[in-house]
Amino acid sequence: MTKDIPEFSLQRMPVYLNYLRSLPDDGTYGYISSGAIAQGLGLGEVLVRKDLAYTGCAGKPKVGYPRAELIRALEKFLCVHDKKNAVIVGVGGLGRALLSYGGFVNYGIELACAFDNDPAKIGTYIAGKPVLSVADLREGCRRCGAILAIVAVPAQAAQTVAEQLKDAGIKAILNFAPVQIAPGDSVRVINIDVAANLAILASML
Amino acid sequence: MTKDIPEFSLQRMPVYLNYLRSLPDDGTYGYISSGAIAQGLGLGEVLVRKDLAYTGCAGKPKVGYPRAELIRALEKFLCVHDKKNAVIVGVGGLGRALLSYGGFVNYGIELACAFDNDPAKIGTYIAGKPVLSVADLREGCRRCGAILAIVAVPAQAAQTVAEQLKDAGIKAILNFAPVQIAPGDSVRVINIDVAANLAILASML
DNA sequence: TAGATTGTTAATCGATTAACAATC
DNA sequence: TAGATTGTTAATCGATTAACAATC
Repeated sequence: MTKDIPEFSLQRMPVYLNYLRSLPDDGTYGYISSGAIAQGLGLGEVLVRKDLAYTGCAGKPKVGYPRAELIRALEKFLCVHDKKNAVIVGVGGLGRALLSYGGFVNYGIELACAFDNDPAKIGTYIAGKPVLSVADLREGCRRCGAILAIVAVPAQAAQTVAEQLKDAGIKAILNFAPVQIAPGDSVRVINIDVAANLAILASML
Repeated sequence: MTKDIPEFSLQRMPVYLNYLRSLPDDGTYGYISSGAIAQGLGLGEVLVRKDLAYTGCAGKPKVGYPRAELIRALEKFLCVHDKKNAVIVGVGGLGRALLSYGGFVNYGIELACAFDNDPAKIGTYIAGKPVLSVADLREGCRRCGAILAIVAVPAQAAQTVAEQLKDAGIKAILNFAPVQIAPGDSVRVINIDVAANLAILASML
């Protein structure tokens, strides 16, 4: 599956998919050229063609890429039609917001349940998703067959949670805690530190 | 100020700062070596030394870098002591969560106020911050002297909001809407698409 | 001194861009 | 056909790593 594509190309795949899906469906964009995509996204057009080549969808000289087919190819590439379950640990403000966010379904991902260690939250439902005790993390992940997890706990709890998620069979973690977590080589991690990103922007000015 | 540092080195600066601040303050880490930092963060040690060189803080052969001094140098580099105001547009779940999040202060950033176009929200306070009408965006940004903004509105509203922020004098935007926004060259943008990041993780498996 | 660690210069690696042939 | 666009190969660019001299 999805192999030996450069890291950075992979990261752009959802961007292409999003962009193509957002175009008006009135026939204007039956075909779209790499140049048009590049302009819409602020990328180089050769880069776009190279990236799209990884999807296996061939463009036609003179007209460009068949949009519907390209969308399907990107969806296939990103395995959007394989339903994947994710769990979220930490039901603070951010955890709550993500539970209510509808965007995951665009990639075939469903947030199946949440975990917290606040007795006042355990047993409740948020956006229709049950909040379970962190003590039941292993069992909860197993039951819904989750392979993805979002960590939205305070920094000091993140490392422990990451290890528990690993034990629970989670294969990839999106970490919002502002610490590097190291659950080991068998688990992929992407860190998103919102405050740090704002600080980076500030110091670029 | 902050000049000609490689993009990727800049992105790691907050990571170093975070890490150094998180170490126990019991004297164990009066000095810390690049090797130790590299290990703690999963980076190469030469890379760490190169990055830290941009802060101007010199390490001592045989002992490493003076931690307190290094923290100060990183803080200076990131202008943490220059107070910077930010605004947030869109008070949905994510906007709310970010308003309540205390992490920005670590980088000298304060979320001064929020904007929304829901009359039920306008005039209320969240985490002590006033929610204003998007119609007052220009005036609100001016009054608090904000140069940073967070966009947490639905995708279809993001481009318009970005342009309004530009008109209001905002210089950098952290965009959570899953669209590329293009307010023009005078405004820096970092995009964070949470669902896309989870999709990327999923397809790496 | 000997050893550990820094800081720098050169080499490597990967990603982007440029040039251009192929194609409809 | 002529022209626009794709797809590929070579060149460039930037970031990381390796090698090693300098230093305390």
